[in-house]
Amino acid sequence: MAGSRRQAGRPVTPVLNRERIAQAALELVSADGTQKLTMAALARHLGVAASALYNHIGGKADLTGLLQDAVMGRVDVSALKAFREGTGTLESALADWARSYRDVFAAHPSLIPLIATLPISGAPATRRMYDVVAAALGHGGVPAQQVVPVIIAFESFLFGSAMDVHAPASIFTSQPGESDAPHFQRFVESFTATLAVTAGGTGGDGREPARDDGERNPYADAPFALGLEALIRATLKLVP
Amino acid sequence: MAGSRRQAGRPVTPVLNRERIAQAALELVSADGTQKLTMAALARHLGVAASALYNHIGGKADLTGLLQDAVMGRVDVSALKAFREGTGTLESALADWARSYRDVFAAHPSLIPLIATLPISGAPATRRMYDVVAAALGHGGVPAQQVVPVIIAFESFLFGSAMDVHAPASIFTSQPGESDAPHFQRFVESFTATLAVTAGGTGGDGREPARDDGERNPYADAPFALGLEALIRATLKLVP
DNA sequence: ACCTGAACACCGTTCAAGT
DNA sequence: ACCTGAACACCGTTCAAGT
Repeated sequence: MAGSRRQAGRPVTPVLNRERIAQAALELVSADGTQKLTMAALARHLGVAASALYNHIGGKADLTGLLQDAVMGRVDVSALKAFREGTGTLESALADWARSYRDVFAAHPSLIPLIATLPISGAPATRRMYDVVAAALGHGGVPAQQVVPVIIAFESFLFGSAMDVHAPASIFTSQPGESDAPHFQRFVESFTATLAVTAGGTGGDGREPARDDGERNPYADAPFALGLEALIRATLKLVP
Repeated sequence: MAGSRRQAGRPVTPVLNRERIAQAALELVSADGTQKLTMAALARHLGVAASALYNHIGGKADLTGLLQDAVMGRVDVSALKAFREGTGTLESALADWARSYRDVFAAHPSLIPLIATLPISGAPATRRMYDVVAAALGHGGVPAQQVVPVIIAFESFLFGSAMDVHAPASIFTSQPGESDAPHFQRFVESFTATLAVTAGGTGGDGREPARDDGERNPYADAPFALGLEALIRATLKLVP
């Protein structure tokens, strides 16, 4: 019948594997955030006892590694590959890759603090991504000793920027009277005013309520564009 | 006697306050890392029952906010203040501030993932710091609407860079034969070779063992300098 | 080999009782 | 007001027992 429970003992055909576990973990974390990603909840989502997970993964640290790789694998490196094969410019290829990188993490914001605690490129899909980036930079004429520093500088910025996409907008919502940062407050108003005009957003009066966790932070796009252009320009300057 | 336990009931003079709690939490996290920062361990460090903490702080989220502020308050903004009062250049003031920011977080690496989950400037000391930065940028001639984007771009980069300082060096230690990222591996060798020459470090053979958590990552400095210069240059370009 | 279910040592938080 | 100590609903992980 429908509610039947699986009997104890080895099932005739395996119920779990690392891929199914990673997929379920990603669904869970996307829906409910990092805090709800517990071994018990994950097991329930898979219709299984929590202890069964340990037949396939080493523990929770192993699980986060799986997640890191699953997400990094979605970053679009096709423009960088194309550039290495002679199509397009390094400038636009870097821009495409960087935007994809940030978008991927922006789509899974709750994963960021989780991944932040991990080695930056411990997992295979992550290493593969960096290999493509490195090859493109080398092909573009960036001196060999500078390739890795460039990548790490981008990484730092992209990671921080991805965090920003879902940072609460409360920074922009303090009341003028109670502000302990008057200069900052004034510039925030100048900034949100431009957004209201150019994007037609809700940032006009600077008093919108705190956003849902699933919402995007409109204030993150301009800083991202600014920093990205700065890094790309500096990278191109390294080419002799 | 020495091992005497405090009797139940209100003590004649209070044992705890928010400052003492924050200080103890910082000590704990610096010594043992974020994972060991539990309410029980913190209480033990303070010689108190765990439940006593709740008379002074709202919960663990409140505690992390306290920590964020304690750390942010150590960032040196004196160069920015001086610039606003007519001494020095915006360029060098930004560089000094950025280096201090990164150094402060590099000194408390285990705090980074913890703070990464918090609103970027929820706490008063953090807001005060941003106010000084904003005032200096405005004084330096950065257009009003661009001040906040510049700050956020710096923030993203600095935060990511601080993470990098204590990232495990395992990224640089894979064996040539088993590498699944040959291009990247080659550029890593070019990079570490320059470090071995210029810094006389231990990066010569690219096979040093994983570092202690307390050690600094020598590979983080060049990327930081590169990204910082890129951002400063882009900021100065905004000045009409 | 791969699952269940009980058990273990934790965790953050609440609350009555004490002074 | 500010502490203790017991209690609660969790957590990740281990392991014998089942097939």
